[in-house]
Amino acid sequence: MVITKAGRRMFPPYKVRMSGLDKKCQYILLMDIVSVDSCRYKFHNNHWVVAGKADPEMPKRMYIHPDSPCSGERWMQRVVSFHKLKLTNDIADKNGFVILNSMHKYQPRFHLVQANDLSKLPYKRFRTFVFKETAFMAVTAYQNTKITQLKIDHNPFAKGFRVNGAAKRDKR
Amino acid sequence: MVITKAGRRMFPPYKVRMSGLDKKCQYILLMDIVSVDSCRYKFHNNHWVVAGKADPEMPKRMYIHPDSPCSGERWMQRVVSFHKLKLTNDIADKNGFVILNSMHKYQPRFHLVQANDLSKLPYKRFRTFVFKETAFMAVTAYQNTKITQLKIDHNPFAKGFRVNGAAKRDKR
DNA sequence: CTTTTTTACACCTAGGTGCCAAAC
DNA sequence: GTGTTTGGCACCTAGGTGTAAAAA
Repeated sequence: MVITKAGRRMFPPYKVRMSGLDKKCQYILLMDIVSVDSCRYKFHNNHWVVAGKADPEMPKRMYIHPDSPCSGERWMQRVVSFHKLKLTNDIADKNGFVILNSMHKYQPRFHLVQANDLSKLPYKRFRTFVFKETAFMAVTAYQNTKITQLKIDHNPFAKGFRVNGAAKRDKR
Repeated sequence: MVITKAGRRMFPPYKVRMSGLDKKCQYILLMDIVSVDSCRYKFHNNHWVVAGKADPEMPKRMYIHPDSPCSGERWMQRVVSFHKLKLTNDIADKNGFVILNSMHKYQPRFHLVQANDLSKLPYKRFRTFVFKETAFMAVTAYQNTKITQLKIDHNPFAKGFRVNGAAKRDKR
């Protein structure tokens, strides 16, 4: 994923579908992004290879899904998307974006908490879900051209860079 | 204000600045819009004149400010705007917009409630504020050309209709 | 030197305006 | 006829893309 000072979204967005919630209870959904290992990487010969020890980490910020809190019934009615979460490499960020180190490997984590309001969060039990396939490398500029092309082909905001059939495919 | 099936915002937006809240308490801000009288109007000879009894009313919908709930400290830090509230004349509206009758006179009301979450709203005391100067006529098309010009001159989304100095004035 | 980051930019999506002709 | 409402539209604001050159 690209990280910038101004903040960038993740693409494709992280989405969850939930079942088994108590319809009448209120839930808060959260996401944080943690390091996968303590390595710094570089992209060499078309592969990511370890390039030393990890840079110092910022304290991790929790992203609260903006629809929180909401009833179990409503959460289960639809696919919930975390597309508004933004990533930055600005360690002095004042926007509440998630701060990451470039050239490091990260794992998003999804948290489900039963709570009526945010003030009660600290006392509640977190149910945490990790999907390994959502791990990614943070970069300030794309290293792998295949990744670039995937984004261009599928992110509607990058449609201006399409040259072939991909535009037509997404249009329908 | 213009009302459409698809929903229109109010312009200029309704804004409030608050003081005297308990910094540590949570508050929910709401707005509803009630009839000023039981008359239907028409615009005749450049004036609004009564043109019969009011049309039947829909049950009034409460608009909850999207930042709710939020601490008194945060509410007082900034001017709070209700610009996202939308008006419609569609009595079958499914978007939760405020439903009004065209050619009727309305009064927005601002409500302040101390509550940690929405589920507790029904049991709480509402502090209601009415500013008479915010009353307005609902229309599907502007009747008074002076109102049209005021909107064009000051609403940034209508900049395309400006022909004179108003554009320059707003630009700075 | 090399590698990584920053910045301005053209090009999009998404959605808020009043206008105007047509419909009711 | 008249008065009011609807729907498509051009023109905006606001903001999400990768690019390419410059900066670090």
